[in-house]
Amino acid sequence: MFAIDLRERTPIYEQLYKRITELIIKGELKQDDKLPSVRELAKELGVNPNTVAKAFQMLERDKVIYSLQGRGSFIAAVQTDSIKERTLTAFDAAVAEALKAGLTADELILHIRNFNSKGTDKNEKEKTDE
Amino acid sequence: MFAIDLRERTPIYEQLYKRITELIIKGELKQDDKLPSVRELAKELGVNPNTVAKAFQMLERDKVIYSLQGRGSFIAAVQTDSIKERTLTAFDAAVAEALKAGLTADELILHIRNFNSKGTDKNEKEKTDE
DNA sequence: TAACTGTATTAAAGCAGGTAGTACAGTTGA
DNA sequence: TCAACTGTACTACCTGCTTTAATACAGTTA
Repeated sequence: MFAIDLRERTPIYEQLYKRITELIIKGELKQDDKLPSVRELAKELGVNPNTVAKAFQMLERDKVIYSLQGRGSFIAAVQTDSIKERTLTAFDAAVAEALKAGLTADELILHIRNFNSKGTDKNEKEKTDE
Repeated sequence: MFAIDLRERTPIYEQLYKRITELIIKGELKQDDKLPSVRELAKELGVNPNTVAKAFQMLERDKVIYSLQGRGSFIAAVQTDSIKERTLTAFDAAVAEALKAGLTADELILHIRNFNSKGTDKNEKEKTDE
């Protein structure tokens, strides 16, 4: 469920951060659901507990989860909008880069439309096999 | 003209790579134009010659420039398409991220349209003051 | 030939990501 | 009460990447 890719160049804690927000958006994690403990999840992923703790602390800073010492970490009041907003900020940067590289807004839009037709199937499948 | 931001978290050689492709796309650098020498540009930017050389070597690897030992580095046959293609690959990743985070293609497209109306003026101004 | 060019090499410093181990404080349930 | 869990904090260390530094070598140019 929380699977990440250790061969990726992006930091593990960032992948975990994104993965958990994804699960919330998809509805697989709901408000007040309990997350695995730092140590348990670290063992499951084969990474260091500190790395998981770092992801959890970032998620708590952004009010995506709340952590209670001695009890565990839980999904906060689901704020889909703020998650989307943060994502959109990252997306903005990518758009800016593309425009500077000479691509037009129309080219980007066309690309998104093509992308969408390819990506939908994969999203559907992902719901079952994890 | 080749200004970069030393406070950025992205590597200097990457910034320089992008900057030069930008200048080509904008038409400010044309085929067979001579680039500043590695040492000269390094002095201008206040960075190490090795860092500039690294950027130049990446640009040569991607056929954006060609370098002649003893002579200098020059803009290659301008292949706007391949530059755009590389940029589009990076853009794809950003789109995939956004879709996974629950944003819809329509939301992204709407965002690009708004973004465009904001960004155009800045692009126009940039041509003169560097 | 002097002064420029790109290129290559080695060494060192700085930083971020990740691991490892330990410790402390709060909670839970037997 | 107490063992076993929880999050949190801290130090130390390793690794890889980025950058700097100092040379050195080979080709070009005036």
